[in-house]
Amino acid sequence: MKRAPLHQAAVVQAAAELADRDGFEAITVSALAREVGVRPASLYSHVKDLAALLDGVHELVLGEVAEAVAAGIAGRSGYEALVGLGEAQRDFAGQHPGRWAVLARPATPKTARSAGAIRLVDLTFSVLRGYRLPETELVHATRFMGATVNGFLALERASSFEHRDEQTRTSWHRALEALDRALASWPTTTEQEH
Amino acid sequence: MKRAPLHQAAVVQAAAELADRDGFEAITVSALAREVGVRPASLYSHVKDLAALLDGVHELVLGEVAEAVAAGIAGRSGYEALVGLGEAQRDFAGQHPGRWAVLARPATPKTARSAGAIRLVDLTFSVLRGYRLPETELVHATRFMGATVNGFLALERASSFEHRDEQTRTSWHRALEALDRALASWPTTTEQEH
DNA sequence: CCCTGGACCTACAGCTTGTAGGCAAACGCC
DNA sequence: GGCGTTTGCCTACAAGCTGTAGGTCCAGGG
Repeated sequence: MKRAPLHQAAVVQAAAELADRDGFEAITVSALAREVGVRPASLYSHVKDLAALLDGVHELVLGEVAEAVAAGIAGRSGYEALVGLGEAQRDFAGQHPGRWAVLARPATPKTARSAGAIRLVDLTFSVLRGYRLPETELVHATRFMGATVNGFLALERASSFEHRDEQTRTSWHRALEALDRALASWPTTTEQEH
Repeated sequence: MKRAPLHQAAVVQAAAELADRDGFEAITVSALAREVGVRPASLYSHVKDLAALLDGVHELVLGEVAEAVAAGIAGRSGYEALVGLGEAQRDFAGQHPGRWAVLARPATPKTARSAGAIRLVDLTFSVLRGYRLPETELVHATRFMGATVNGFLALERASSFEHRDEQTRTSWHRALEALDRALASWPTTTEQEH
C-alpha cells in the first residue's frame, strides 16, 4: 500500500495496546493520538477513519489469536487438540481483554479474507479432522465449535456468570467435554437438507 | 423510582425501537431526544446518563426475550423444548437486531438480578430438566447451552458465516442436534473437581 | 391563593470525529 | 550543491455528542 506501512502498523499496534490497558471503548482517535504523541488530526494520514482503525486492530488480533491457537494445538490431536484450541483462546481473552473485545465487531469482508482469519479457520479444521467427520459436515462443525467457544468466552467476559468464579472453571471443562462428545457423535450420514 | 416511572419506561422503550430501526450504535441521547421530541438535556430528568439508559434497555430486552422463550417452549419437552428455546431466541435476534445487540453489553449486577434475567435462567433450567441431569450439573449445562446459542447467533449477526446463507440454516440445525446429543450424554456421575 | 415539584427549556463547557490547508525536513535527481 | 516533490506533522475549524447549571411554566395540594 503506502510507502511507510510501518507507521500504519505501529498505529494499529498502539491501538491494540490501548484497548488492553484502558478497555475497548477507550479506542478513540484522540486517545490514540495522545498515546503516540501526535495531534488527533495527524493520525488521519495513517488511518482512513475510526472504523478503519478498528478494522485494522481486528485483523491484527485475528492473526495473534491464530498464532496462539497454532501453538496450543501443536503436536496434539483429538480431544487434546480441542482443549489446546479452547485453552489458547481463553488464555488470550483473559490476557488481552481489549483486543478480544474488538473481535466482537462485525468482520468486514476484507477482514474475513485476511491471512489471520483464514489461518484460524484452517487450524480449526485441522482439529476437527481428528473427529473424522464427512467433508460436507466440516463447515457446520466448525461453526458449532466456534459458537460454543466464543459464546462461552463472551458470556464469561460479560460476567453473565455472576460472581461464582470457582464454578466457572468447572463449567469450562464441562463445555469442552460436551463439545468433544458432540463432535465424536456427529452424524456421518449426510441426509439432504434443503 | 420516581413519581412518573411511566416516562422512564417510555424513554427506554423508545430507545429500544430506535436501536432496531437504526442500529445499536444509533442509541445516543441526542438521537433519542429527537425521537421523542424533546431537547437532549431534558432526557437527563428521566435517565441518569447514557450508560444507565443502555442498562435500562438491556433489562427491558431480557424480559422480552424471556417472554418469547416462554412461548417457544410452552407444552414441549426434551429436544422439542430445546428447539423451541433456540428458535425463539434466533427469531428474536432476527426481528430485533438492535435490541439483540444491546445484550452483548456486560450486564450490571442490577441487570443480572432483574426479573427478566431470572426468568430466562429459570426457563433454561426447565428445558434442561428434560435431560435428567444431576442437580449440580444444571448450572454447567445452562452455561454450555447459553454459550452455544448466543455464540451462534453472535457469529451469525457478525456475518462471520460469509455469504452462504443457505448453509447457515443447516448449520443451525446441526448445532441444535449437537447440543441435544451433548446434553443427553452429560456425565451423571459427578466426579469431584478440585 | 400561594407555592412546591415536575417536566421542559436555553446556554454552555468539554470532548469527540473528520476536513482543509500550511510548514518544514528529507529524499531523489540533475 | 541546488531544486522540487513527497511526507509527516501541524493549526484551525466545523459539527456532533454528553452532561451540568439554572430558568420558566404549569398543575395539584395545603
